[in-house]
Amino acid sequence: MSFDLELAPKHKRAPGERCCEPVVYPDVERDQASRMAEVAKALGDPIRLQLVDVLRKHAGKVCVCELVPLFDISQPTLSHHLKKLRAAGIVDSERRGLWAYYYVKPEALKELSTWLS
Amino acid sequence: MSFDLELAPKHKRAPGERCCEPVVYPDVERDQASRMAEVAKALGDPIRLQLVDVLRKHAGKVCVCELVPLFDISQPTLSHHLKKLRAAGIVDSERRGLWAYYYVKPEALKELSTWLS
DNA sequence: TCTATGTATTGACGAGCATCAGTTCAATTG
DNA sequence: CAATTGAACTGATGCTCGTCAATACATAGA
Repeated sequence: MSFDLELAPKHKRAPGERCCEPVVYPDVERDQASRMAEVAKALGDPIRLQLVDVLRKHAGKVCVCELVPLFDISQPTLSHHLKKLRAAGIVDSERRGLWAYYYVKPEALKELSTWLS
Repeated sequence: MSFDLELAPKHKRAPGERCCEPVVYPDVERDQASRMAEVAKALGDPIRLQLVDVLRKHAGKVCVCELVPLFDISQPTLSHHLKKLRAAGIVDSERRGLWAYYYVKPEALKELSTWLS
């Protein structure tokens, strides 16, 4: 397949000359990139991504013990994944007695989503 | 802060009864989740995320040697990151003589972007 | 062909990750 | 209080990651 890719011609630099000077810079600042990368990293596991998918659509309806049988992992492992998602600021939880209800925080995915589109 | 979170009440199960049956399932299928997680994982590093940001906006304008000074990493490390992005199907490259031009593949981020929004 | 230069690969190292078995903690129920 | 149950924590293991120094490869220019 072919793309509309104009290649800027380069020429070999003269001996001793500095290597190509950067001509462009990222529009995304370092700390913004770090924030978005942190979210992306947390979503970079199939189980966590599906967890977010479930929690986004069924917030408040599922407790952890209902999530466990959806995946072929142990309960401590699931708990570990939920902890990672919470550390990335994607989900939060509310406890009611013995049960813990997780939900996706509003705005949590917004920055990354906006940048992606 | 408070959310509009309706909690489905749970009750302790009778002794010997099966633990909570799952009531919901992910809408995202396993292989779709794997594909998106792979893309998200590749974006889960600040340098790679900024690389994608630059390449998306300046495709064909930059060679690898111009990307190196943008980040505090060595040239082999940058090459390694570009390889990861290519393995995830996010970027591809074209070679012209000594220089390699990378670009973000169209549609590469679409699935994840759509799911996120 | 020989040298210089842009890019990719290799090998190695420390750090972090996903996972589980075992355990702990908290809260409900009898 | 004692037993039970949902959820989180601990420690350990094998794997992957990000990084660099060193090297290899490919091409341009003399």
